[in-house]
Amino acid sequence: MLSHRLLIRSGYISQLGAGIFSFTPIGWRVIEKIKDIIRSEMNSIDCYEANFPVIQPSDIWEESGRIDSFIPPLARFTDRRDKIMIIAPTHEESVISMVRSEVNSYRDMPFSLFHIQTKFRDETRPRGGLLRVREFEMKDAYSFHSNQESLDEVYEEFSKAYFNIFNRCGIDVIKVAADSGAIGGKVSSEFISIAENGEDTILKCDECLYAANEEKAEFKKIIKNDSENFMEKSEKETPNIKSIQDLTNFFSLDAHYFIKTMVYFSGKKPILVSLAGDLEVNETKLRNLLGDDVRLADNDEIIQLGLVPGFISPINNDFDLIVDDSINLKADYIVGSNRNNFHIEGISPSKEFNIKHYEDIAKAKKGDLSVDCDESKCKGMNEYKGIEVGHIFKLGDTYSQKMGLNFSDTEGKQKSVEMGCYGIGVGRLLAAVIEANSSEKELVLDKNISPFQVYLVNLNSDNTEVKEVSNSVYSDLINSDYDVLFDDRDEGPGVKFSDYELSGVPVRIVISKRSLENSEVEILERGKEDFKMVKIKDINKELSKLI
RNA sequence: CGGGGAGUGGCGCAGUUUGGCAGCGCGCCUGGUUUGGGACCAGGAGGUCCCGGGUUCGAAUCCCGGCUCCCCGACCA
Repeated sequence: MLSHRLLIRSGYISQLGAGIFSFTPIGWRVIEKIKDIIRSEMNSIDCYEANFPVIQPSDIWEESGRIDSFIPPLARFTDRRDKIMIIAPTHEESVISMVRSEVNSYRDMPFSLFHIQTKFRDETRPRGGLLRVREFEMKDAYSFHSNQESLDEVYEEFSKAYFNIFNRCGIDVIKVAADSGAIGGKVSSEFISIAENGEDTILKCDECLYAANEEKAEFKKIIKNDSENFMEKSEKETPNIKSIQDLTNFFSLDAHYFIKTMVYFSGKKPILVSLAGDLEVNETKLRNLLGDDVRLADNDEIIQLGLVPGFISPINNDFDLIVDDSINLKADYIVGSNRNNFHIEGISPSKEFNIKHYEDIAKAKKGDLSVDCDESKCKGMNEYKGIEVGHIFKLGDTYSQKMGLNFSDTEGKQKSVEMGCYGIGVGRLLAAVIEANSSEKELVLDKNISPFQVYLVNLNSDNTEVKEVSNSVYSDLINSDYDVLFDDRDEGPGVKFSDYELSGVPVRIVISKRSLENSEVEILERGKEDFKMVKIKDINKELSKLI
């Protein structure tokens, strides 16, 4: 991963363990600048900074019900009194615990709080340097409301502030509809920086601007017409024809005329999942329906359940059956027979299926029309890879109900507080910025977050004049309140220039014997091919144009 | 959790097959020469060979057990 290599080579970070990194002084300066930008944008929407503990008593996690259900499992230890302590992966519980004794009336709201705090999530596999780590700093904000409309309004304010934050850090992001995962809640949006090697896949219609994480994306399905009830129910021999691809060739019919049936386990319970033959299962949607402990059965398990891989049938068995809404219950389909080398045609789900859930559990893909698409204008969604740099949620009253965060409304009735929560991974944001703008040779940071404003280099550093002039230029710059990194090492130009390139600093000033022949220095703006010769007395004037 | 790989001066690695003085490159220290794109000469320092146990006259090397890290997958704000 480019950002990982650059962060190590530039000496910004150092690894201590799997997914656990230290920041060096230069790396930390960048982190602090990013946090300052976040703070200023939070302040501008009247979100106040607070602080919540990293180590928390387990009681509040029992109240919220997440003590055993959070994924990845909570990191915990026992203190000297044998009390279970949690190393917090997120802070809804602690915020609510503080706020619930203060909030009594609708008049107390809305308000919002944020903090920038270390969190620990014991991820199964950390990867990509700062992109997926176990210990990380996150800015998280929480908003509190007496009604849904207020939450909607503030959610939009945060959304705007988020665009400002990412733009000020030097990246473009797109906002996409997202699955809310372990945090929960009804509505959530992710902010994605498009990047080739990003972990998230998003689908976006470039015409109507619908955009969603693949996990969440909803799309228009090709649904078989009722009137195509042309099939008599009968078994057909389909020798060694197992895949939908083979079936479409064998029958000369489109894939959506077939029903594909998959076997999953929800915990230890087997579940059949049926969907139109042209679609794949979206396991996130399935998990939201059945709970977190869902996985695809393997071949041996399928056989042990008495099912025949390649010919699994949604009928004639007692398993729970989930049917995707791509299937028209009144139409006729070709399905597996659960007998080797046979399929059955003319099966009408409304008559034959014993359906437990009928919902959208299919995965959208490139080219599908989104639910918002206008068929006459839109050409189907494009697929992009990206890095999730922020995620905001409308939590509603899920947590406030569980933890008793109530208030009296205008009529004096007790109600649960409506909440929103809003996260940004600080280190991940830095990695995303680097991924977006840098190259193998050069670490590029926007001047708003660069560790210094100026990289001052002297060449021929044993030359008295060079030494004196560069020292005095350095003091002048410092006195003019510039952040300056002064590279006065006794090294050759090659070493100093390549270290500059890795430093992320946007402006380079070179002072050498040669440049001093005309009482000048070189000023190079990162990204420009050529430097500019500037009289010593004009350095400040020139810098003010660049910084 | 499944599959694969690795652990030897600060960093990167060789040595392990076939047991026999602990090596190389970079970096570091001293002195000197160099100085507009990662310089050179000379001298020098620095190691519980991941940990524990076993075999052996002798283990970085063989055997058993454990730990850690990396990559792919599964999973995941």
